[in-house]
Amino acid sequence: MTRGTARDALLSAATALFGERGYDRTTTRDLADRAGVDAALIARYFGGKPGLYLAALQVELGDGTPPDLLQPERMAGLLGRLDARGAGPVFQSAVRAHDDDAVQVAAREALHARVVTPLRDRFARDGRDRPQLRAELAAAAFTGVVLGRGSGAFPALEKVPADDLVALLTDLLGG
Amino acid sequence: MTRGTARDALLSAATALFGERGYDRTTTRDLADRAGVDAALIARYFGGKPGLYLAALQVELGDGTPPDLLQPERMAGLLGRLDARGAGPVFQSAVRAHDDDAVQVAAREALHARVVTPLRDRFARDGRDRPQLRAELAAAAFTGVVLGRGSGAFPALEKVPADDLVALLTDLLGG
DNA sequence: GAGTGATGTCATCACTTGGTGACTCTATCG
DNA sequence: CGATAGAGTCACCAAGTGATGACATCACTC
Repeated sequence: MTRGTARDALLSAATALFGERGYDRTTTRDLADRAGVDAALIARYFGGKPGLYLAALQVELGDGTPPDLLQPERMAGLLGRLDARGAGPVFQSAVRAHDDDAVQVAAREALHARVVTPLRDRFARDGRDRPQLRAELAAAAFTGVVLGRGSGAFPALEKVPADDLVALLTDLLGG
Repeated sequence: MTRGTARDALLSAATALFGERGYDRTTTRDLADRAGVDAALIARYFGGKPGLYLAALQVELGDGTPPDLLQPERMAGLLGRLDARGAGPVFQSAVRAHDDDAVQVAAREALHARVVTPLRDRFARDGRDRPQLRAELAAAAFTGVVLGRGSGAFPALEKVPADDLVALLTDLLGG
């Protein structure tokens, strides 16, 4: 390992592994192995496993508020990333609490900022009733589909191409 | 603890705790404490933690094929039970793999038998295209909503009364 | 080239978890 | 009574996990 890159290697490994397996199922040793680095460096550089996750999340959130899910390009882009890299702690936080509180809170906030709030604003603009509830309902349903697509429990759902799924989901969530 | 009831106590504790926390997050010591029993008895009576889960699942599955989710009474009944007792490994299997393979397989099978297949049959009867895919999509979306309702990530979704939710979901999944 | 601080390595700790085997206790039967 | 089998208790193990602190090594400055 070249000198001084352990920090970056850990951040990359964190993005990849937390995305694939979620937070709880990723161990510090897994992260260190993937990064090609000693596990003790996680504590040194990030204070511990939660700190590493939070730092990796910050890296990923850079851009401002994204468009809402009902815009097909947004949905397609998101589905593509999720299929490629796994859903990760952000979506998993919608469905099950994480071991670490700070991680859980950060993941929830990211989910709201990037999925729920844009949807709520759209529903409100369109004059739908109970826009917050509808946005949360749509986000929860979307989460179920996204996670279900990677869980092995739904063969047909896993086989369907991403663009077919975009059409089905836009229809489902927009109605 | 009265003599000879440890087995039953463990089965009750298993139904309750696996329902509340899911399989992975329930430890054998939790189960034994809840049952008021020594943890070693799990191994003696059920061969181990997976065996206890499978036995508890058998107890719960007794009845035959239930009606499909789009029948409001079925949806209301299911939501009521899930709100009261937690979603449990069956729904969690839709969204994330369990540690134990046998548990994962059994939970998936229960999910298909009790949710996916009835929906698929209904969609097929109604002449919808791709009934299997639509059934899996609806089951995954429903799972997201059910788990999201208990995750703490969706305040509005958690506050909405069950009957309102039945209407919203029937509308969402039936369209 | 000696000192200094950042960087990386290693052995090890404390704790959790599922599991095992030897033991005790009790009830029943001869 | 005394033997036996079933039920329950207890101490312990092995693996895995996150974390820590002592030590080594390198880059850079004076």
